[in-house]
This record gives sequence, C-alpha cells and structure tokens, in this order.
Amino acid sequence: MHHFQILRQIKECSKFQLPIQGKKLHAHVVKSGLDLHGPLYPNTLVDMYGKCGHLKDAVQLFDEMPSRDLASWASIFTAHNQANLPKHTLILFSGMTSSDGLQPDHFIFASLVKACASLNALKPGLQLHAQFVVSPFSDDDVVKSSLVDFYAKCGLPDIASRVFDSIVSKNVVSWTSLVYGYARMGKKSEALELLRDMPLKNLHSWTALISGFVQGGHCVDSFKLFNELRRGGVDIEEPFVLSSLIVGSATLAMLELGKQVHRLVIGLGYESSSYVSNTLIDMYAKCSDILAAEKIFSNMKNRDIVSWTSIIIGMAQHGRAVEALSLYDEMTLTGLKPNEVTFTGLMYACSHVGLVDKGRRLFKSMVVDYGLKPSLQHYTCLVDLYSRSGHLEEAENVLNSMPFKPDEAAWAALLSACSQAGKNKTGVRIANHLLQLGPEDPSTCILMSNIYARAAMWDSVSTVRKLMLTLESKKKPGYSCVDLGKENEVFYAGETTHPMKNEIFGLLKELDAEMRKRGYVPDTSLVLHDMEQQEKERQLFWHSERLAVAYGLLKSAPGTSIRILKNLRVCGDCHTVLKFISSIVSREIVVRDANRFHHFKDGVCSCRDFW
DNA sequence: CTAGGGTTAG
Repeated sequence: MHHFQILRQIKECSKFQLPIQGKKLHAHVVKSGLDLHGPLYPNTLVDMYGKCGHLKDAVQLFDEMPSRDLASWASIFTAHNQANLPKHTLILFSGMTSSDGLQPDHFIFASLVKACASLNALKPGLQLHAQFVVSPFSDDDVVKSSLVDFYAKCGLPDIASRVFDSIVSKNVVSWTSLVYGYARMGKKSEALELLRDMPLKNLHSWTALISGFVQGGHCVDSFKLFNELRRGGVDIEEPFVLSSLIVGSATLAMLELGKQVHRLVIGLGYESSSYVSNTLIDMYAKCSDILAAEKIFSNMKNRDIVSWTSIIIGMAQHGRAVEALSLYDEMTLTGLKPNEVTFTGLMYACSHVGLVDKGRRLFKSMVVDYGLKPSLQHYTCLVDLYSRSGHLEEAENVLNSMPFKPDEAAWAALLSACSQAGKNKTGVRIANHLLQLGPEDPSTCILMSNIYARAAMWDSVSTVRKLMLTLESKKKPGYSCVDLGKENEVFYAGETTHPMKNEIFGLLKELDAEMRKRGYVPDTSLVLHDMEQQEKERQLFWHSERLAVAYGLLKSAPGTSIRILKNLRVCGDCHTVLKFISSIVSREIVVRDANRFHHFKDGVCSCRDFW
C-alpha cells in the first residue's frame, strides 16, 4: 500500500468511527517503519484516536512524538474537547506556547474558544479574543463564529451579535450560534426574527432555538416553536431536539406533556438513544411518576453513568433510599465508575434514612476509591447525615474543617439537630454563625428564634424576627398546581375567586373536622404576624396546597393519585394535614415541592417527616 | 494532517 492510501484509510476510520480498524492501520504503519517518512502519520493517527473517542491512545501517541507542529496540537485539543475535557484543552495550551514555543493559528484559536465556551470561562475567552484580533488570522470567519458561540454561552448576546456582524461570509453555523445566544437570554423576538431571516436553516438551527429556550427556562415557548417546526414539515432526522423537549416537560413538571413527547420518541424510532432515555428517566422522576422512570431504566440496553445516576437520584428524592443504594451496588458490579453527581444522590439517600456508617463509607470511597473531589454540596450532605442521626460533634467538626465556607443549608442542618437534642449552648453558637451569614430561609429563622428564646436571649430573638419580616416581604407568592392530566389548575394561597370556591371550602371544612377527631392540632408556629390563634389557623387553612388537594379530590377519578407541584417548600402544618387527608380519603397524594417529593399514603409520607 | 452551531444526572 502506498502511504497516501494508508493515510486516506486512517481518515476514513475517523470519519466513520472505526477505532479497531484504525488501530490495525496504526500497527501496520509501525511495522513498516513508515512513520519515519513524514510528520503526517502521527498527526492523522492522533486525530483518528481522538475522533473515535480513544483519548488515551491519542495522548500516548502525542506524548511520544519527537516533534509536534500546530496540527498536532490542534488534533490533541480536538480530542480533549470531544472527550468533554475542555479544561484539559486549556491546560495543554499553556504547554504549547511555553514548551514548544508555538503561536496559535486559526485552527488552534477555534478549538480553544470552543473549550472556553463549554466551560463558560469568560476570562480566558476574552484573552483569546484579544490575542486573535491582533494575530495574522484576525479575518478568519470560523474563529469569529466560535467567538459568537462563546459569547452566546456566556450570556452576552450583544457582544455575540457584534462579532457576528463582522463575519464576512455568514453561514448556517454562525447564524445558529447567535440564535442560540438570543434564545437562552430570553430575547424571544430577536431569536425568532433571526431564525426567520436565516438564508438557510436546518434541524440544527431549530434545535438551537428550542434548546436555548428550555435552558433559559422559557419552556412554553420551546413547545410553541416545536409545533411550528412540525407544521413546517422539517424532518426530525436526529433526536437532539426531543431531549430538549423532554427536559422542558420535566421543568414544567407536566406529566401528560412529557408522555406526549415520549410517544413521539417511540413514533420516530428514537427509543434506543441513550440521551433520550436518560432524559426520560429524569422527566418521569421529576413529574412524580417514579414507576415509569424505573420502567424506562430497566428497558435500557446500554445504561451509562447518567442513566444510573438519574434513577438513583430519582429514587432517593422519592424516599426510596434503600433501593437507591442497592442500585448503586448493582451499578458498581457492572464495572461502571460513579462520579460526583452519583455521590450527591447516594449521600442524600443515606442521610434520609439515617445510614450514618454507610454514608461515611461512601464519602470516603468517593475520595479514596474514585479520586473524586467532594464539593460543598457533598460536605453539606455529610453534615446533614451526622446532624440528623445525632452525631453533633462530628457534624460540627466537618463544618469547621471542610475546605469550603459552610452555607446556610449546612449550618441549618446542625442547628436543627441541636434544637432537637436540647443542646442550647452549641445551638446558640451555630445560630450566631448563621446570623452573620444572613439566612434567607424562613425555617432557618424559626430555628434560630427558638434557640435564642430558650437561652433567654431576647435581643437576638427580636433581631431574627425583624429579619423574618423583611424576608416575608421579599417572598415569592406560593402557589400549587394540581395536575389532572388534560388540565392543570393553579392555586395561590388565600385565593378566593375560584369558581368552585364553595365546594373546595366545604370539602376542606369536612376534612378539617375529621382530622381534629383523629388528633390533629394546627401548628401555627410558622405564621408570623401577631394575631389571635384562630386567625392564624385560618391562614393555614388557605395554603395553596390544600386548595389544590381539595380541587384534585373533587375533579379526579376515584382511586387515582393526586399530583401537585408547589413552587416553595411544603410547610410543616400542611405536611401533617396531607398525611391525615391521605388516610381519610384513602388516596395517594404526591407533592413535588421546591426540594423533593412527598408521597403521602395511608397517613405517612415517604420523606419520613424530614425535608 | 488540524478548527466553528443543537441533547442527559446535582
């Protein structure tokens, strides 16, 4: 074989992702001693390994190269970008200028800017832009296009637009980058206008707009656009856009909508895409249908770390911690390595069933066995674990020795434990830390106020109560949305204008009487204003989740579960009430609040009263 | 030989 033929074949391997054949050709080159003839083989081979996802081989070859030119560096950068290691791309770049003394060309600039874009690394990106402008390559449209994408991803659509204007021959790639930037920042009309004006658009462009809307939280708009895309008869030849829509359904917590997208996935034949299945697992879990999530998971042929992590977190959030932990055991048996996200789910699971030793071992295993660096969130989970199980000293030790500044959640976990264990002295110390930090969660304030009251520190009590009043005025209005399949109904606290107000009120009153017979005592400690007990109880009575439950009971088919989405956390009293109601009416009530899921059934909640 | 746009878990 002539060497140009071999080169062509290696390139074919990169194009069609055939690493095994590529490896054979590599062996052939080595055996024939051909790599001595020119610099093209190593570069082409590095490129091939990178594009086939064999980063290790690419790096090894790169390291063994006697001399490296700009193309070698460009290939190794692409390999790292593609392996989702953009950070390494930037680290390697400093070696390129320092050890090899090379200056970046347009290929290098484009790869580096892409790395900055996926990292959201504004500062290095700005530096590269400055370097690019004064370089001999400053006219290159591809680099400019990568800069448009970079500014779009960094949330700077106006700068993106200025760079876009400087592109001499704009193509579908540069247009799409800008569309994405506008969509993400909620610049709806600009994004739509741009899409309309595009001389050439493809599925890629539509997907950029739709996913941009989802990521910017404008999920309803993303569905509107998708309908437009369908009406326009665009062929959905790849499932990217479907993943975005599934994320959109999950964000909106609209189960029926998610199911509709799922049916479309099946109809278009994308059930086997692991990206799609992974988003479906998460969507069903977030829409409270954990059984459907399990079903997707168990039907998957090739489960990756995201699939396992999604189902583990789903289980943990739905209060099924034991299953979450045994899924982890099953996962490790298959040889898959957990990552930081997996451990977040596992620690969460442990702390919610009080498995202290297990949680401690997992935390250690994360560092020792897998070389992962725990984040603040992991430490907070650890503090939570120790606090809840009464290991107060250990909890405080973690707080004081962890390599992060503890946040409100971490301090509050310990404070709550102090309060329960009657450790007033420690409690006061923790509360003082919190006061300095400026707590933003009303339930943290309640804890602090109680601790100070027990220590007879009335000045501090009054400081905290003042703080609570300012928090109250900044608070988002609470609402609950009950999902009745075809329709959703939103209720705000104290709402008195609903057409079915009388029926709702009547039902709640009936339930209230029955609950009191069964021993319910309203907990008004969270109602702030100075008013009579009766008035406080009346306030609780009109909390949005109760209105939503009553409406759900009136409108839904007997025996079905009632699904409610709440934008804030469920208050302690409503939590008690929902437990009572679930047993009085023998119905399952599933509430997704700002933090987690609560499955109320037969008078108990899956969260075991801790949330 | 080498570069730029759209998808997943906290």
